[in-house]
Amino acid sequence: MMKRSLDDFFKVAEREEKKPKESLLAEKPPQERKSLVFKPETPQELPPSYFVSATYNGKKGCASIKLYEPESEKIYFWYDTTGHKPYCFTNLPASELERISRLMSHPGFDHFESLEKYDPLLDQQVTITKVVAKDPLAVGGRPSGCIRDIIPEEYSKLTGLDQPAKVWEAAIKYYQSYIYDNDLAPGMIYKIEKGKLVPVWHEASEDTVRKILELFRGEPEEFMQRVEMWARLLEYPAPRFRRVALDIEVASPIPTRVPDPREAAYQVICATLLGSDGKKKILVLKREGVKEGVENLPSDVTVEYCDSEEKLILKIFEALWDYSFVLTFNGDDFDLRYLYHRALNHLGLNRSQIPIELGRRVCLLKYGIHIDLYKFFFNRSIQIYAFSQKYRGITLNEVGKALVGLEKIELDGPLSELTYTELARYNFRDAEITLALTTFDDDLVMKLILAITRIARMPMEDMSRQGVSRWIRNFLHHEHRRGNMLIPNADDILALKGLTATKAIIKGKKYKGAIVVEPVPGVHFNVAVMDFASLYPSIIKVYNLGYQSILCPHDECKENKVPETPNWICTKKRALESLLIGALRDLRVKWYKPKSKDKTLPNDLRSWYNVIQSALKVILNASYGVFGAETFDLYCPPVAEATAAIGRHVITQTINKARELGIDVIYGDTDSIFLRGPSQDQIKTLEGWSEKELGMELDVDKFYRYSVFSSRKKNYLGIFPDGSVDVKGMTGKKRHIPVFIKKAFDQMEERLGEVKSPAEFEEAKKEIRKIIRDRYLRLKQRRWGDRPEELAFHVVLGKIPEAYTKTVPQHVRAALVLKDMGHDLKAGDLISFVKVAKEPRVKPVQLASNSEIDVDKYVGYLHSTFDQVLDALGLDFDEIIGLTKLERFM
DNA sequence: GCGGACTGCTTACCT
DNA sequence: ACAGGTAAGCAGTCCGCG
Repeated sequence: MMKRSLDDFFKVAEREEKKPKESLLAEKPPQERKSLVFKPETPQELPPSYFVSATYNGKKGCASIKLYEPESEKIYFWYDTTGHKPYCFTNLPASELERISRLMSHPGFDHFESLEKYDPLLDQQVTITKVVAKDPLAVGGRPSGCIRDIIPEEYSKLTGLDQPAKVWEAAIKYYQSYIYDNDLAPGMIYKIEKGKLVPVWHEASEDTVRKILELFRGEPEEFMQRVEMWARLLEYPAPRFRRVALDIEVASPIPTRVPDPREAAYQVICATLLGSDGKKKILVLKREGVKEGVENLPSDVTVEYCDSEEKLILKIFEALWDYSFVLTFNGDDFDLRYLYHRALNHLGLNRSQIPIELGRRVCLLKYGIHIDLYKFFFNRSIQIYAFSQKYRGITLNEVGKALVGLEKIELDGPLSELTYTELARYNFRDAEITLALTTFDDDLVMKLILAITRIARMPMEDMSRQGVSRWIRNFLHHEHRRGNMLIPNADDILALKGLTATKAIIKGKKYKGAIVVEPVPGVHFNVAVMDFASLYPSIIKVYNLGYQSILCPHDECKENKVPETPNWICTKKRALESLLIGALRDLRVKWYKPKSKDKTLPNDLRSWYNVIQSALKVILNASYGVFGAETFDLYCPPVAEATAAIGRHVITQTINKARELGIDVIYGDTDSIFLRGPSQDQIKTLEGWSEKELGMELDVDKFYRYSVFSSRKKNYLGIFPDGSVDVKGMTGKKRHIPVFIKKAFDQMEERLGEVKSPAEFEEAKKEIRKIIRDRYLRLKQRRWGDRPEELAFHVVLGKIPEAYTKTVPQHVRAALVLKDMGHDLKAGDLISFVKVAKEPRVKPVQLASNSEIDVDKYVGYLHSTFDQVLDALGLDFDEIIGLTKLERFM
């Protein structure tokens, strides 16, 4: 279990006192030392405040909650007053459990309670025993001797039975259990009244919630309840977040290597604190031989020289004790970790003076909330669905460039040799980008974190660091507890529901996925693209999919088969996932998506609705995939398989229906169909049919003036009525392709955008020939610039170079050359290389010269890149460049 | 010893 | 630590070839 917050802090502080080693402070009188210990403010009364985080406090032995009060913009603490305790469940009755002496004598054991719960796998009430403990680590989390291990181990010894005792819900983090049991909603508003935590009612959002419920009239009661719950969570507005961005620089003797934060062997020489409140401070360590004076900084920036590193670090710590939210880019693994070890091991600071809570993989704060933006932007779902792949590599430079248009400052030499001006500017820019990443688009990122925090029922720190499967798991866990349902163990689900029945097309995959329709090659005018709004979530809703309902225990459901599989779906009881994912889907489609585009709404409300709809999009897009992911706690492959199978069924029927209506279907992929020149009538008929026969919303998503298809799947151009071009899957648009080739492709794209009718094609074709011929000639005549930069391929290293054991691809060969030169290469690094004539045929671009370039390789690439389009236009690459050859002779 | 057919690995992309 | 399907290029292997 993750080490967290105040709990550890106090334990550590106590240990510290017994150990006289820490020189500076150990000599001070005890009361003075005591005053250094952080005292959280725990008021008896607190105005409405945002619940931002929860943890277990070991010293007090209870849950502890951080509340952000938006007026003072400060964090306050609240400790549980309800006496809630950690626990797990077992199928053994108390009378049997009492026979287990190791359990009864366990220092963390408290007591038993017998109770009834609904077992969703058996679809019946069961009587189980709640084993209550004194602290969470007694239940589980230690390597040995936990209650959750003792019960099955000792019971089999006792009885000699093969069938061991069962234990449930023993791996849920205590503070999550606390949140679920008390129906708390992180990210929402609470106040403290006479020492009690009380949720705050918000009239304005209640009005809206009523309005939303109107939209769903006719849905079953249990569905309405979920809609109401989500709507209430999502309507509540966000506060301003008082925050500071922190970035530090360390004097490392080896410029290509990042210093080890655990050793923290070198001085911290610079730090920037950039606050949302206008604080702009650069702390610079005075060093011998560096000339003082900082120029060319904005006038509102304060530069403070520190004559010792300790003073500099204490200045940083002051801010960390002060700000409610602290932003870093990779602070978990570098900035905060480095500061912690540096302060402790090299500057002799006491742990109680350090505002950082060190975990194995994270660094949290004793006072505020640390958000590591590296972790947040690294999240694949966030990257793809919230920011539509605008950034590629997860570096501050790339994310900053893509989202806020700010780049890192390029350095001429090693950090330690810079002037104060250069160092300060460099460091300041990093902090600027970090802060800007949370302020752009009206605080979009902070609001997105808040919205997902609410849906996922987890602390902001956890939400921003963990993947979408954890978010989904947590809201499902919350629902189980609310409904007095036993949360099943992953192996029980798997044992009961089994693996999959279909065969995947791709080797190594678990089951068959979606259908891709063979495209009709050529140029097609007037193409309507229709798709199902959130196909998979709709299927999960409409077909009642979930681990409970697939292969349910009732005989009478066995006829309700999933197409192409032997599996059936329950007809008697609604699965939780179906309700929850269904409600989220409907809320997005029927309320948040339209509202996010509603120009009659005030800007701030519309922008909030836009945040909500993208938060929902991120979660919905993953909601089917998690069932097929082994790491998901409710992993249930037949559910994923059924979703895909029904998806194939739905799209196939729709295509059949379209053809029946006399519409040409020229392409389709998973949830979309491309229709050539359909009439309004035909579209309306198809939409109506889908609604009535499939219970699914099929809409026109986009319309192309014309589209260009080769025979390749997932590969086409669509020209919109305004002349802009949708390019899908084309090599000419892929990130790794040389700019030199991309430019020709862009020219062609632009020319195609000007074509309005079939008649205009001939002229365009002529010019496209010219574009290609031109590029070809420039290659052959070696005219591409002073340096081969534009010819570079850019390929990401999937793992460290040494890990390529099966084959050594070209980018890895190039990477190995760089490594020999002392470059530090990691997974995720982008390798830029060109193709050269001599073995090993590739060279890092920075080492290559024009004369070595293998021109014919590039002609080959030009060829294959354009073939994807030329096929459809009835053009031929060889003929295009062949003509040129003749012309050169004439 | 060499070239072509083949498989498998890898990356980038689509839904 | 969401899924499967597709395109493309290349590495490595096998096989035939007097």
